[in-house]
Amino acid sequence: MSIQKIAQLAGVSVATVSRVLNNSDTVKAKNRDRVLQAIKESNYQPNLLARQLRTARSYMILVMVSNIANPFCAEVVKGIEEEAEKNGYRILLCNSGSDIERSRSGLSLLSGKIVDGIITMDAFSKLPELAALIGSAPWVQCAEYADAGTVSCVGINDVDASQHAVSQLAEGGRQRIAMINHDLSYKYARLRERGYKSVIHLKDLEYQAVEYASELSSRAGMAAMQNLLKENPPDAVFAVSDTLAAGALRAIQQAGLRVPEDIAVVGFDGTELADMISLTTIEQPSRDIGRKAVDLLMNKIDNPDAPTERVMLDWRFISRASA
Amino acid sequence: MSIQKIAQLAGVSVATVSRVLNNSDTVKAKNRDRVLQAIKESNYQPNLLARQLRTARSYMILVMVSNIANPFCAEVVKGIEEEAEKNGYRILLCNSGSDIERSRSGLSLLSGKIVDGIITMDAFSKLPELAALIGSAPWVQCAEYADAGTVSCVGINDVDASQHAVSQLAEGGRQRIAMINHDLSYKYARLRERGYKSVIHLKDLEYQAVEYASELSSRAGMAAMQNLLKENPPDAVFAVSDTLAAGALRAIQQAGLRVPEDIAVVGFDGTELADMISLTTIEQPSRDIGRKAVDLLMNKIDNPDAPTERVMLDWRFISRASA
DNA sequence: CTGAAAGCGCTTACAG
DNA sequence: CTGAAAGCGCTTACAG
Repeated sequence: MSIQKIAQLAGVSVATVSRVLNNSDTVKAKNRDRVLQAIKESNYQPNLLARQLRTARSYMILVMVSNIANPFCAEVVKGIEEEAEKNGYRILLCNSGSDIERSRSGLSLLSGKIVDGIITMDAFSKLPELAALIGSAPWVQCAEYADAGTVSCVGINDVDASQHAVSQLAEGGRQRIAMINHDLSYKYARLRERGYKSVIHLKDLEYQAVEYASELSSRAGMAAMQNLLKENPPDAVFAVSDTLAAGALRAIQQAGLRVPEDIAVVGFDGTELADMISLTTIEQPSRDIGRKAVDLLMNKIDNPDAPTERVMLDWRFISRASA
Repeated sequence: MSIQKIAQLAGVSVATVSRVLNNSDTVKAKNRDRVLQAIKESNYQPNLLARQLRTARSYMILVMVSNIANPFCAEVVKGIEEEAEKNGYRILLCNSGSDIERSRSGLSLLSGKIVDGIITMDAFSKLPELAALIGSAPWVQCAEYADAGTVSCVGINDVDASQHAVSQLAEGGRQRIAMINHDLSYKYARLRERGYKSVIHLKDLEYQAVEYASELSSRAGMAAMQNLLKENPPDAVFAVSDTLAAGALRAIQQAGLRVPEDIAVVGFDGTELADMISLTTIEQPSRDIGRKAVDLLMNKIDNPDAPTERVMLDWRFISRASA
């Protein structure tokens, strides 16, 4: 079923059908009605491929995340959806799983002109080849930073936030503070580790331990905590995500230790999960991060040589029972 | 940058470039090399819109979910991704949020020929207009059922599973068993409620209470539990999702009651979350559900008039500290 | 207000 | 083994 058939059915030219489809107001009421009638009768649906090929515009944006199962990520995505919708865009989600092949495949939607722009929550800094794939297409990094100066990004001040979290633990009398971090290919992971270490040095603490989780799941957090408990266990743990912290909590409990008496735990993100398990955490303005990312992207789409922006939003320390 | 430019650069016809792009083996090595060279030099990326328009094939499938933040959902999606990849397909995720407008917008990717087929985890049964949008395009319902006989689906036997869960509570001596259910527009919600009620009748219990959560979040589960606690509180709760159960747990704890002594709690799905919070639950074979859904869809894509299938997979009761 | 025609960037018989 | 040409289904100046 194509525009041609409709034109035939309605007894007009394809141009007229197209005009009706695009709400052009130059179509006579009579013709418009006949076209509308034909469309309804034949249950016609426009071919988006053809339209987008012709107009070079899709009003779709791609959102690449490494793990949709992460609640922080899901929250950011909600912010992105809201704002995108407000601007007449729809979003396509691509779950990369940090897999390079899958990322490449996702990016082809961009280079293949299926979407108008991309928002990434992935660590692309370590992957120049992927960044090259994006080329000069509209791109915004979200809750993660680009090393190169050409891509806009939005997030929080990770060094400050992690310094604050770790300071709170130290000031609460904790002497042996460990960190559960994510893969260092993420810039935010490097920044938060920097914040952690700076406090360890500042407070002149002797103990220092960083365990790396392979992914932001509770299971990975549990495994990391179990490693920390093996010998010379800490009396406090700072995890870079609430999901990791949830796993740590579980491991501590399984080891027969108490939270916060034996080990205090602080998470990161401020997700609903943290609330459910009474976890002290750093709250990120997730929705706002998503919304702002869309704003920056819209700007870039409408004005390709808009200057690169780096937006830092506010975070908040939330004290609960775990620390 | 188009195939034309490449042809020009390489000194061949566009047909030859296209052949190289599609790995046709009828191209002379010399020409192939020149084309490859030109592609590399100009950083050419094929326009997918044009290709898909021409071939009427995208090797992409759309996955519509109502809420990616639900961990069960995320797990099913992982299964879908795995299996799709194995078949040379990539997946596009669309988070409908159960919003009809957004669902419609997502479905236009199908009717607009951008994807070859669709897997839905949404409740479309109540929305014949959306089903109409899909028309006869390849479609599989996942972890949810279609009333109409024309669409394939894969899931578990929800009546059996919920009967089992509620029976366990009753046989453990619970007399006042409540249910926290999801929106009844979901068929699975209706089936699980049927299972719950059948046990209440079978065991001749007098108490019966069903609270409906607006969405599958912990927050909604908390609110539902708070309602149940207001007057005449239950001594056990069966929730149709682990996330809802997590919220119920939290509400019970905040009310100063103990789990399972005062109130036993059983969830549904068997997610990592349930493990983290020691929740008794019904485990669904999430990954397998996703994988099977893809298999059915592939079948439908390759063979449009393949018969409709309804696949039921096994579930498992997992006993933990909450009941 | 409307239609004929060009063109978006590909692929694929067809002819050589 | 290769190229010229048709065509996928749209939109949009252009002419009337």
